[in-house]
Amino acid sequence: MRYRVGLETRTRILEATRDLVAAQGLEKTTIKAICEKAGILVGSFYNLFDSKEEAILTVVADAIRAVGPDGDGEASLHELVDAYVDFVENSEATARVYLMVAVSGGLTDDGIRARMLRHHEQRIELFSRALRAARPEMDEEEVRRRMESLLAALNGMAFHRLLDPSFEFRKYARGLLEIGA
Amino acid sequence: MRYRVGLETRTRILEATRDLVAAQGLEKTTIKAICEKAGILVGSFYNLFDSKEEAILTVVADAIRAVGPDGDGEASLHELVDAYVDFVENSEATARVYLMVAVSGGLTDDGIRARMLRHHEQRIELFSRALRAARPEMDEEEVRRRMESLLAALNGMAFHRLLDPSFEFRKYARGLLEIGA
DNA sequence: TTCTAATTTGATCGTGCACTCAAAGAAACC
DNA sequence: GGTTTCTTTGAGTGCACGATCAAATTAGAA
Repeated sequence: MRYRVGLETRTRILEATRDLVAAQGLEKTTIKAICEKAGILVGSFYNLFDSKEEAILTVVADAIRAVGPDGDGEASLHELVDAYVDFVENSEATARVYLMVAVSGGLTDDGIRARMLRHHEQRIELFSRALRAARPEMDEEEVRRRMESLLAALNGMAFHRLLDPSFEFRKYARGLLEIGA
Repeated sequence: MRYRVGLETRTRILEATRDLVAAQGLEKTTIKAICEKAGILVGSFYNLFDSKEEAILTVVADAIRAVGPDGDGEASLHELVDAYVDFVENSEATARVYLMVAVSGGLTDDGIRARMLRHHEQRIELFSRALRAARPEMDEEEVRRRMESLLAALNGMAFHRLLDPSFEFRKYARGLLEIGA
């Protein structure tokens, strides 16, 4: 990286990278394509990023952050579920990136796998807090079991929604709450 | 492809391809690595496959087939769930390949996406038949809704199991049956 | 053993990729 | 206008990959 500014260009590069990764996957996304989409030439890319990997990792880190948990610990289960649905519906490109990294990265790279498991654990914790608040009498083991199931189901549904835009993710997600909690 | 035999070599190539894809992903799997693992040289590979793509597609098709549905329509819900858990536990490499293709392929390639949706639909149908048999009084909409939820949750759990070998997939999968059906 | 067809070998090729860098061009300040 | 600092340009490099093929080797039938 030769210079440290050019912030607007940097943003365009990251947006282009995110959209291309969402559409084509991590490996098929080339520097040339990123630059074309961002309206710059190769050299400019390397003024702002040391490597293709750095740009992609930035996008990926943003995606993981976007999934949460951002909860202050006060949100209800219903709100948490709705927030996840909102995220998938409104930030589709980012959600796609997250899912691809979670699966392809998680299954093939030990570092990413560890990170994904940690992230997952935090979400379980956040959801469990919400359920405990609503049902203080419930057994602790039972709380965790239900939230692990709920999150697995939500993730499975999110994936299905990204494959099939006609899938009514919100309806099914809310249905999960009625049955399981 | 110049010749049609060499069956044992072909099998070794496909096994090597499957294991490498399961460990490294679709794109990072190179012809060189496949050949090394299979104990052959590049030329032999091209005597039996027209391209790298053909070998990978063969492995992928096998993986999709291995997930099912193979049901004769008579299996109970419990048996179907157990069979899926068995598949993930006992054919881990194949399960990994399936999951990677479903996600990375499904999200980036229209052909694969259509195929995945068709495959998913067949599984929903198979599971729904089992639930209808056990609970004939249940509303048809309700049956489908529950089986879509169940399969989403199973897929999410299968993924988690592949990330984290200590995750007790079978226990959680059976727990789903108690709650949802 | 001889002959033929099946199979393997490995050097070689072309392509597309990530990445470099010297030079040109803008912007900001005096 | 002059000077410096920031930013873009795009031809160029090297490398790894998928793929090719003529020649060597092996297997089996006659």
